[in-house]
Amino acid sequence: MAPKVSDEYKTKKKIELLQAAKRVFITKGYTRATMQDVMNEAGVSRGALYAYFDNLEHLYLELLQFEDQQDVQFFTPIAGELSWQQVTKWVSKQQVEIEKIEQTLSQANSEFFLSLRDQQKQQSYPYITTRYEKMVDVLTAFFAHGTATGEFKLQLPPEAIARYLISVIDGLMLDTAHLGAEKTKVSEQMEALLFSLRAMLGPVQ
Amino acid sequence: MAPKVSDEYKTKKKIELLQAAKRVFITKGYTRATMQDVMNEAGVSRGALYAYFDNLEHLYLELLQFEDQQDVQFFTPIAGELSWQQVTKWVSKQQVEIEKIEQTLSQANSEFFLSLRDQQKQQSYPYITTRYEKMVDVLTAFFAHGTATGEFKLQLPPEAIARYLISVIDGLMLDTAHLGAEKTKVSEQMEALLFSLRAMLGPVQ
DNA sequence: ATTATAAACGACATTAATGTCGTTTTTCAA
DNA sequence: TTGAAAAACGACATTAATGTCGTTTATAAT
Repeated sequence: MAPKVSDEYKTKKKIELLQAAKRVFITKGYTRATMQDVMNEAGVSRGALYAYFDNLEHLYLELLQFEDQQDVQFFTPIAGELSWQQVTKWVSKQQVEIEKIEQTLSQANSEFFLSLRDQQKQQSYPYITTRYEKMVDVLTAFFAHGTATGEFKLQLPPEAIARYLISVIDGLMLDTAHLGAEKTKVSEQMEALLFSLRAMLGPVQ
Repeated sequence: MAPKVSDEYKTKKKIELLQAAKRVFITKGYTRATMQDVMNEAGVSRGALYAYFDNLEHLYLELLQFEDQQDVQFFTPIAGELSWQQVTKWVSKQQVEIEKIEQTLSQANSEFFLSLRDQQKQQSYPYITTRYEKMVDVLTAFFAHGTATGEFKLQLPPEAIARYLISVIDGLMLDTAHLGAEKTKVSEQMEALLFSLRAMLGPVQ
């Protein structure tokens, strides 16, 4: 079914495996998923899977990076849209994401991050840190931009707001993963988040 | 070393095992810890440990409940202290807790909760849900009380603020577990949290 | 002292996953 | 069309943890 093959073929195959893995991680989370599960889901042999990925940890890391890559929908200022509106929209998007948490990788992500508790591992995967800092930077820049255009009157340093925003979303994600979206009252909390952001950003309307 | 023994003895022993388990969970987290680890740490045989706990999940649940029990330091209005001051104090306490996350069970807690992803398990451990709801109730009551005494002018429903507060703390905990307290700038974020709370609670000073 | 009880012990069978490696199969290039 | 390269296969040895259970040992009551 496949030897001495183009790079293109290998890329295709890899993506195929990553997608199977994604399905596995969505249904089982990170901790309970195994290489065996991925083999079964992808309908591929042990040897084949190991030819592409050394172990589950590496596999997950690649999946994470692959998925992030797809999410090019980053926080870039959009011409002709008010910054505050953009914030609102983003918050709604997060809400949707959280509400269908069972169909996303969010939970597996948290499990994966938590599993890297050793400093050793943290350092061997700089991407993890980078990922967070990139998000901070993007949000910071966005808030700074909004200030420059006179749309925001920040009450706190922009990076503080950025980090805080990330924490709130992550926390709501975590709690919702435990307890379900009804118990944590996601939409109510999103209101509270918007209220906070309004106070911090001081949107001039 | 111990047969036909008083209830008191058994309680002591159990607590001893729980404390050994606690040390294990603090250093290894929940997912990577094993019954074997606990046996080693407690210096006790397989049979002994299993006589007290069926499996790691039950063991953790008991530990969780035991620890919560110790935490009687709950959010009860203190006479002669301003409510807003009490909020401030509590936030500081959380900050300390988060900053020394490597010496606490916080991370293991998150791992444990995430591991209960099945609805089945969620239901068989009602304590998990209760625990969250209890915290919500306590905070809600506190905010309501502060309103009654005229110290707060709430801008949002008290339960919304309560849940939101919990999310922020949990999120910061999670991110700090991944990245360390320096990277997430815990103290800066605590400032941001206090800012938000001030806006939501409208403390009359 | 003696003895019934049950706490603690630790060997064992079981299960499940891992990573490796020799073999088979397929493809591409000559 | 043939053969070298390597993709895919799957059996296997290894490792590690689990929960059980027959045995040993300490305790407390008589």
